Amino acid sequence: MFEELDPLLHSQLRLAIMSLLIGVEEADFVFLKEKTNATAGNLSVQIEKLKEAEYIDVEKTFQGKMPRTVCRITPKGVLAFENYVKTIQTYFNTNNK
Amino acid sequence: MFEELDPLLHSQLRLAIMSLLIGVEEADFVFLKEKTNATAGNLSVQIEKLKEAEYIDVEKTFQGKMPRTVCRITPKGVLAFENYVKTIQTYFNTNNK
DNA sequence: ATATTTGGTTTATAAAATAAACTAGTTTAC
DNA sequence: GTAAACTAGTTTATTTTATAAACCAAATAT
Repeated sequence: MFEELDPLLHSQLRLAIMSLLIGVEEADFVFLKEKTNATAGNLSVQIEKLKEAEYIDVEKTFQGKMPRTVCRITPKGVLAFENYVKTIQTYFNTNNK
Repeated sequence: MFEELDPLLHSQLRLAIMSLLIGVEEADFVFLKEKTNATAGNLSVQIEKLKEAEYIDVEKTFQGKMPRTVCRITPKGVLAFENYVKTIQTYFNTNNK
């Protein structure tokens, strides 16, 4: 009746990250940090988890002399996100059968 | 941009409990346990948390000689649930401003 | 009578989120 | 040119949360 909610997405920060990434080509660490209001440490950890799960790709480059971490959602990540949304919606239908 | 998700509701089991309670007059421990597939211990703990937050009322009675724990959602609980749903939905709109 | 089941609670353990501390390098101000 | 402050992160430690395992008291079945 209550299908399991993907624990990787059932986290406020990771959900926010995915929510942002699904709407754009790519986004860097600084952008994600600003938009989510997360601390750098927390963001770093959660990005790593999403990467391990292959929900996102992470590319470390240099912007001039400064390091730059760019993230992109993967097809697998899109699927997982869509499935999470679908699943949690079933929790919201009061008369769930 | 990403409003905080009520941590009390951002838990799979507590969300399931609330989802069930919002649709009925009342529900007892056994019913909730069956519907959610939770272990008794976990259910006991999560019911206690929802009760402390006054999201639900808990009434311990006896059904003949057996104990019976009946739960009901409170108005405060209904509001919190509705707000949680509204809030997480904003995460799902990719182009959230 | 003792074994099992019911309806739980309490306590212990594992996992997760978060914060604090640290690294490595850059820019700015003197 | 060097000290101070800032950028872009990572690593480690701490706190919180979720979950599981163990337990309890009473009821029922054997």
